[in-house]
Amino acid sequence: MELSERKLKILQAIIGDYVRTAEPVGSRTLSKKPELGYSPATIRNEMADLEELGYLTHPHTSAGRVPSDKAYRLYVNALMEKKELSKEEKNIIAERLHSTTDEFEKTIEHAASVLSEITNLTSFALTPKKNEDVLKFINLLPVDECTVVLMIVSESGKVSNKAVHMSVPYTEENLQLLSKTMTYNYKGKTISQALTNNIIANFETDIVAMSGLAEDVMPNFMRTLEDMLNVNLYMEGLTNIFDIPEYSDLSKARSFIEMLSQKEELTKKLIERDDGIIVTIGEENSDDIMQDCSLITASYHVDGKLVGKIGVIGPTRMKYGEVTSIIEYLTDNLNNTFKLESGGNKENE
Amino acid sequence: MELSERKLKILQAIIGDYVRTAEPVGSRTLSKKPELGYSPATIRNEMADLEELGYLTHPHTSAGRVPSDKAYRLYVNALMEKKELSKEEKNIIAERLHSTTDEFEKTIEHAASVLSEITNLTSFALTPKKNEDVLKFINLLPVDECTVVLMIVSESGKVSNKAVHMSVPYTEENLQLLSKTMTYNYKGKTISQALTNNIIANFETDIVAMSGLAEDVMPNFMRTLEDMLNVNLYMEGLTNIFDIPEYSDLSKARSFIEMLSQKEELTKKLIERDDGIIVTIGEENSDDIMQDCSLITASYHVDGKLVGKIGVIGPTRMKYGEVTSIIEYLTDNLNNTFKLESGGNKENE
DNA sequence: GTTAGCACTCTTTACCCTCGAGTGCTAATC
DNA sequence: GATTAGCACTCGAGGGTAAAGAGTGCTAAC
Repeated sequence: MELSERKLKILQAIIGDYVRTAEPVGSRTLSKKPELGYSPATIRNEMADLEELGYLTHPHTSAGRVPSDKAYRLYVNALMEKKELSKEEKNIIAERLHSTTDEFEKTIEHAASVLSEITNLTSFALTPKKNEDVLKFINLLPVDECTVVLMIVSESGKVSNKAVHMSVPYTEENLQLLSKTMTYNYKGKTISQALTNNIIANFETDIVAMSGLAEDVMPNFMRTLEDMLNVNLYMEGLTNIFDIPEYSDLSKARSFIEMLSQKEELTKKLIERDDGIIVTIGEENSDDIMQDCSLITASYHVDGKLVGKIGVIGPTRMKYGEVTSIIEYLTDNLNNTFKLESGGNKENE
Repeated sequence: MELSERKLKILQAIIGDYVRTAEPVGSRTLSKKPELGYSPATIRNEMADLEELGYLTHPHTSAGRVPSDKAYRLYVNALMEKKELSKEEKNIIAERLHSTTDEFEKTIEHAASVLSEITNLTSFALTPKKNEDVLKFINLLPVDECTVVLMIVSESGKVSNKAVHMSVPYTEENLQLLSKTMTYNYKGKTISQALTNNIIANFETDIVAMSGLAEDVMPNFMRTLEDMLNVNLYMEGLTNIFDIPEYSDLSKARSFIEMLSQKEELTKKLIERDDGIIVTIGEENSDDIMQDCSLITASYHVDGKLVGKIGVIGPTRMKYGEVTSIIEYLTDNLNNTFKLESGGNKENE
């Protein structure tokens, strides 16, 4: 069912109010708004419809309405207005990004920090692998009865080794077969491509026959890739969460912080996200503990090549329009910075 | 005034009880203990004395007594009994440290994580600079009217540059003088030595004459040293704080986490601490926001040379005996690990 | 189709009361 | 003289009740 013009207007007003106040919004409050010249009763009727359609919920009988994830999704897709940043905001961003010396990592760190300050949310940034290295071949070498060495070689000549303890016996034949299959599947892929789940899925169907072997090897393979990728995760404004009424409950704040403390998992989740500005709202997030968070990420580029990620995480009740505008401006700015600065001297080991 | 045997016994009992329960402990509770065969009234008299002497406090009139920082200090110095670790605990530690591949950084990370798990506190670990590099000379080169380049050269041949914007005009003469003074002061010092405050203090008195210059240069110098030092700070069990009754107050938990989020400052604080097992209790911590935390740190060694730090932070009400024993065992274990493993293959860029 | 009116629901807040734990002091006891 | 029993007093935690306030849903009127 298409929503009528009036329903959309009411929904938009509810979202706007709720995002601002964090209080369920009632019919009386809405009818007072000049752009909504209806009586509370009319609005109540519409709200009841919207609730039936799944756009609103009701904390309890005598409370106002609260937008659902579905409502936020509609809002982000269609209703939301992007906010033009004020001159001061633009200045703050530009200044903070360029005040720094020309160290790449520091610039990213500052970007995350300015992002969290302006949005009052928790921000993070993922630095890119400096050169997106491509896998060349994968080898498994027998060491003793229950140990093999996993060797990964990249086009750029980087070699990584890892000893793997096998829980099942193996034959050299099997080992070679697995090496070949892995090489066949991963050769030519970049490390970050190899790290995204979908490739693994395809791959695992290929080698059902020797899955016992693969189960020992694959986790180690993935971990070694992570080490090779060597991205850094910066996080800023972690304690902003305490200013958000939804998290005034200790146990909620706790699980939020607990989630963000798991850096490896978070990193993987961020790497897997598509490029461009991506908004995932509440239950759209695959992760259980993110069910009442929204995540907005964007990718930024260095030398035109695609790579790093930056974004914020906060309650589903967030200023989507404002935050996406800020992130857009910020990533544009980052992209320009890393384009002009032709060969910035990064510190080297 | 020396405390009588009996006062010490009572104080010890109060600390023991309070550490366990987090509740102010009253005279009746104490008199029930078999080792304290006195009536509540007697104990009350002793407690009043101990309060007058500053070892106990009183949340309110009708509450039991709570040990003060001074009491904890006495306890740590004299009363506390080190706890022999159980076999299981030893096993857990050993297993977790050695289960890992032989990557150095991972081992440290695991050490921090096992420490936080066993103590139920927040733990951290500082990895050492791989080789303790010694400063060779410092140079300041004029670039334009308001910019100079700071150059730091170490014995091992590492060179770091940093552009510094000057807020006051300078002459080449002054610049050379400053370079020489800095070189004179820092030559032969290790980077971590140079980073400790006391050296800076000495130094700044030397060059009062051109302090305008130094004020621009020094912060950049310190920051560059930090980059050169390149230690990593690992932190684990941040959310353990939520299990501690003292921090069931949101604003307290917040400031605790806020403090630990400032990684640079924390790192500097840890570097500055003396070696060996160091306990600082509550107000003994210089930092305002640490006034009701205790910090226990220990240093561990690689190849016999001194270097990294590991420790825990928690409320002043902590099991000092147990925690110090655990940290002691853990660092012993680390020291042995890094001694035996003659030339462990660390991942190289 | 819209609105006014009204009964009803539910949460929040304040307030009061009681209970229990613990103290400090004084007087009696060992 | 040190120790203990007794007692009045204080303070906080917990529970229950009542009133206030916000908002709904439904019905009937416009």
